[in-house]
Amino acid sequence: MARRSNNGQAVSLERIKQEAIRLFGERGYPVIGMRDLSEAVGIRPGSLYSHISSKEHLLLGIVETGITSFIDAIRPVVDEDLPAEEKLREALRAHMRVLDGQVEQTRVTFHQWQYLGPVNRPKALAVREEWESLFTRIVADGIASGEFRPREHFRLTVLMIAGILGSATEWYRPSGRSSPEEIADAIHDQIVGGLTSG
Amino acid sequence: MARRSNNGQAVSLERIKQEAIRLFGERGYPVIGMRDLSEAVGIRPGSLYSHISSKEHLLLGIVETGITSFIDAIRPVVDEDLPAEEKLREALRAHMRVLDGQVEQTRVTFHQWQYLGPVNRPKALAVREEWESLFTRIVADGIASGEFRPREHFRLTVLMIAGILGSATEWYRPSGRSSPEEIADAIHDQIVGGLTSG
DNA sequence: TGTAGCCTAACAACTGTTCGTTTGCGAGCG
DNA sequence: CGCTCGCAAACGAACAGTTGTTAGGCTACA
Repeated sequence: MARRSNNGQAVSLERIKQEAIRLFGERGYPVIGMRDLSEAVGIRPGSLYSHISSKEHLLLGIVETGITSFIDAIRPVVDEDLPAEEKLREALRAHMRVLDGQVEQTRVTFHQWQYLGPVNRPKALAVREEWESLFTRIVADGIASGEFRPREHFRLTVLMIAGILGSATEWYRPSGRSSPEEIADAIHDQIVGGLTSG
Repeated sequence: MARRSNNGQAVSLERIKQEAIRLFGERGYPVIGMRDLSEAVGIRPGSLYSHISSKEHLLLGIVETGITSFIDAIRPVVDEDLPAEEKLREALRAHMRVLDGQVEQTRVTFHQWQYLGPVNRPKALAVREEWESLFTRIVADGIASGEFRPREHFRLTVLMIAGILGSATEWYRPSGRSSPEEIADAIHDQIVGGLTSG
């Protein structure tokens, strides 16, 4: 079925995605050439196009599945019947657990979608907004039920949460001394301390 | 002294920096070519090199002066003799005021330094760490004096503040309905609510 | 007249992608 | 069991365009 590349390792689309994630994450999408990618995979530049349709579409795939994995992990928590504070804690834990499993992909997901062209950028933005809306719902529901202190523009709170999680992509290290849950709880502590009415 | 370009406007290094900030901020440093920049300025590509030494050095200049303007605005506040809470509020206000005056430059400053080569990146990182250290001092002093509740790893708090301010670069609009001070106070409210011991 | 600042032209290297060809594995048949 | 055939996946080579940068000459102002 599949011909062998130099090192004897089989080359699949998944393998290409892995290397692309690593390279895009480390140095940035625009500065990585198809020759860099092909070299990392172990085939010639043109051979990549047996697996992908274009460089940009490769990025789109990485970004879309990247955010989707966060949404899939967080949405069940939002739909659960829990006090808002617990809901936020569990959502943050879910986020940090996914991040723990794919830091590099998340780096691409959160920071490189801007290099998508005018056709694909809206697609990525739509999924990103879906992710953000999960936190909007948690905060809005918490305020509506009186569990969270009302705020003038609570959208700002959501932006701050998203900002913290986005930046966590840059400083979180999976092998660090703190577990995903510890970090999540520390963030929760910080955010909720400023939210709770009691 | 200076020959006139097409539109009769004099071309200066400052003018080039302005256009570079706009373009780098809107589309990203690596995807902006010197021909894009020269077109925006109104001269031929090669003529840019009468004013700059290289594309990368141009970026370095933008990044360095960009962060420095934040440091210059915040440091006096840190050195003042104020309660930690007030100090943090004023530091955040100072930050947001500078951001208000240079959103695009800050976007380049906070997000594009990664495209500097191995020679110049450390320089930019050093200045960035100096900026972050200002907030570290505020938080650390506040904890030491008992004004802020002690935390297991307070470095995380600083990272969250930096993360919020970094993300503000993306959503803050100078012409928006909220003033820099209002936004700063909202951030302060959120952060301190989780910090204060009383 | 000197010189700062612009011009045109070109450089070598690199960009993403396409082309026709070759390779080698797995399935099907005798 | 061995042989042939189809086809996915690789190859080498080339494409047209773009990259940052340099060189040498012209021009207008001090």
